[in-house]
Amino acid sequence: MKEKILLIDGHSILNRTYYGLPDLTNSEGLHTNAIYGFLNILFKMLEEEKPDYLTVAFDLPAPTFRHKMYDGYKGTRKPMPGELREQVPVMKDVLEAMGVNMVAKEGYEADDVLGTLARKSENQGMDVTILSGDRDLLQLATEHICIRIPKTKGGKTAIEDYYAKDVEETYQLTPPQIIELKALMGDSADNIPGLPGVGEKTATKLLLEYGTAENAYAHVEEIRPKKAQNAFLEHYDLAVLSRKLATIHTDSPVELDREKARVHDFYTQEAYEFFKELEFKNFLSRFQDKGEQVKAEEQFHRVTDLVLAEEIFQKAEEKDGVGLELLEEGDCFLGLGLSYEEEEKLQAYCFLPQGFLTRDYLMEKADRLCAHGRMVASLDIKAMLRHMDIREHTAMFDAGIAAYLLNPLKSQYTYDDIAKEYLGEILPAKEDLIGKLSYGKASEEKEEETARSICYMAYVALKSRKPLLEALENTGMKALFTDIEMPLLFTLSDMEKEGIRVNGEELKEYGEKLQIRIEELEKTIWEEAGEKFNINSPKQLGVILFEKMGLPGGKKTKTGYSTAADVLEKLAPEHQIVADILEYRQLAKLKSTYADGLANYIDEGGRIHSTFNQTITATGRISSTEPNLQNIPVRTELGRLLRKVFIPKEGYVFLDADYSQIELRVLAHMSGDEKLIQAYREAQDIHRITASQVFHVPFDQVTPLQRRNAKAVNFGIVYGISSFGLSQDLSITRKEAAQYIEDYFKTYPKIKGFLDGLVKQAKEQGYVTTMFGRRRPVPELKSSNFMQRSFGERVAMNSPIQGTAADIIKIAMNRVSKRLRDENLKSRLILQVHDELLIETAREEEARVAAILEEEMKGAADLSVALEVDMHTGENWYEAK
DNA sequence: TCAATCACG
DNA sequence: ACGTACGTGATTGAT
Repeated sequence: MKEKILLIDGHSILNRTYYGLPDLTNSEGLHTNAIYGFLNILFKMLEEEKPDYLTVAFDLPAPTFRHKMYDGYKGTRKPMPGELREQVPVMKDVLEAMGVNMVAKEGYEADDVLGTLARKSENQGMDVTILSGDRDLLQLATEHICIRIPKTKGGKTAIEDYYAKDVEETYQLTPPQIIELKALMGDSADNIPGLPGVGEKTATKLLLEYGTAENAYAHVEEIRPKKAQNAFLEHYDLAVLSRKLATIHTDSPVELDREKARVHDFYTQEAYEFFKELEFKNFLSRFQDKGEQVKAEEQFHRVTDLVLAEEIFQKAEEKDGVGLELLEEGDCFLGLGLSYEEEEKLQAYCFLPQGFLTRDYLMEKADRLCAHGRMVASLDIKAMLRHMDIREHTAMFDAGIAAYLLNPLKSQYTYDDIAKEYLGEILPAKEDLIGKLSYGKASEEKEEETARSICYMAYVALKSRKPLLEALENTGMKALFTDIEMPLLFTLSDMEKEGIRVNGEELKEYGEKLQIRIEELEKTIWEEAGEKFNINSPKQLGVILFEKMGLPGGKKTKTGYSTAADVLEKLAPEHQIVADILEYRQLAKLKSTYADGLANYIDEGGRIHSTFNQTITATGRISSTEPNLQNIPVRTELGRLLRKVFIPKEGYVFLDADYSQIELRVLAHMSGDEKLIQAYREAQDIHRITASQVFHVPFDQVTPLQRRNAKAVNFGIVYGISSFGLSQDLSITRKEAAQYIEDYFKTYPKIKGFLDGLVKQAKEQGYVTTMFGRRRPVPELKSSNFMQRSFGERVAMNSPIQGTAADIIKIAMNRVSKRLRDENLKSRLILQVHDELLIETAREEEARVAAILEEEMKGAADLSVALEVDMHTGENWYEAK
């Protein structure tokens, strides 16, 4: 059996994978996509080729003989983007840790090293495979030397193989003639000149005729086309030079160290540590007995037997604490994960409904486990509550919420993320186990992997509890977690389950009315434009408005013209079409997102159940999805009419209460500015009193414009003021805006100090906090980018204000919800819109609920400025607002 | 899957 | 000099 060697062109493969793969970074911000791709190909090649020897060749930064030969030579000195450059030394360290043989020779390129090792190995009777992204290496191909070139197409890597015969088939040239080809046509990447005006086509034609560049020159008189002949006559020296530069040296001073190059077990402990560091999770499964995931999985059990299940649940009920996960999709219950400590080890069990283990059986067991104040840890209790009804929640622990509080900037709080962050364990993620399948599909097609995934969830939920609680304690967020967020989860769950009643027929009629007008407008717009086009396409619209119709407007977005409302509004006087488009847009939005969109969510009971997300926003607000009920139109009358379709059930009315300028009041309190606090004590209309004080006019002589300006400044302050932003909003100059801000700060002297203090604090400790201890990290402040840093400053100013307001209304929600239940009232909290609560109120309870609502909202926080609440009742949401 | 747009606080 | 207001989610067209 012939021995086989695999030779890899290190830099070339890194280059390929860097440009071929999407950006990838680990938590420390180190770019890893090239390394990841390299290893992927390496592992694939090792499996495919099963070589006896392996060596990776790298270039060195030092100049090579080619540089000495020709000043302009680029070769190894091609500029490399920083994100790739930083990966090179790490790549070498990883290979070192794996025990992979690496070779580099000063004065030579990796190509020369590869060429030399390839020839020598071939002479010793080996089969040789060279892996490179560089076609120059094709000159080395023989019967025993195969050049393999990976090509990335749409995320998939196909590999092209070239033995000598394949080179001839593809290029009509022998491998040695590849050198001649380069001598004639040159190589712009390496800055090898070649012959001017001679490209691949001409060069190939000449080589087919004359064999070599030298022979062609010998017959220079016959050469056609004329252009090529002249190139030969005038620049043959360039071809000679290029030939030298293009020739890979196969006699460089390098030797193959067979012992070092011999293929062995590359999955070393050191490599494991590296992979963990780089967060290459799906490579970790290649390591046997070297990592936590193997350790963890030893205690994973898939349970299919009823007797065994009984035993396990029995044991679980004897425990003080368990981890519990329900796997669900939509309204369908798919499985149950359970974990608890047994014999000093964390055991995890997975139950999928089958045979005697019915859905009902498993759900009943889950219910029992959640009773009697047993500590139950889960990654997402609210999701679990969709299938259960639990009231005694004092002992429950939601790992997802804990992780969110500790870092609200993450996009997800999956078990593998939490394990990495708080347990220091790298575990295979859901995607690593079941790919892109949904759990619903996977529980049928990939039972084994689904079971593992469920076990991991239950395992992490329970095991991470201690470190998460400790972290919450250390960051001063324990009370926020225990007293606000954990109870809120139950409040939100109740709201989701209640839902809100919608008059489907009226909604349909509303949509139909819109449709009529939309079609009218569509016709008019097409007539005005002189052609049919898709008005919903900003791209097409831009072409019509700015090119065909010649309306003034420059480029504003990355992709072309901006057709956003603020741009069009300025253009409206130019042409009727602009106003029509604006109206069309408004109606189209109402139709698609609201009329049609909401109709899809009405259930059999005539109600819509939104999901309130507790772990999404950076500031502590909640968000609403599927559908979003926090952005139902209100600012325009036509949109506002939509609120008439939101109605209370029979015998009930809506009671709607919203905080009056809660963020400004929070600002007044947190800053401690006496003048602003005093202003709130004196007057109802804060924008008016601001105008009066800032512009030095008597309160009752404030003009509407002055009030409007003051209002904008108030908003600006809350958003993290900048003169530019304010000037945009008010359509005034930056200078004027800056003057307003200066006047404002002069009027309320402590505000500036407070805001500056927030930025300072954020810079020093990396985060800002709300009144209730909620944190928001502000990593942008460390950026070297001015824009990013400015953003960080605004965030540092805004988050404590927005976040504190969010804390306050959360407290109010919990209290209102609790009192409605405790006092055996039928009325229920059904919506929250950041500073507004909507209660579906039994008619006979109206006065009582109004009193509760007012009391709990006003009393949610003790500020130096009273919290004011505006309250309305109505037969629908339109009326109650 | 992303960018643009627009609905809300 | 840089080029912006803070926080969200859904729909659409284009890639």
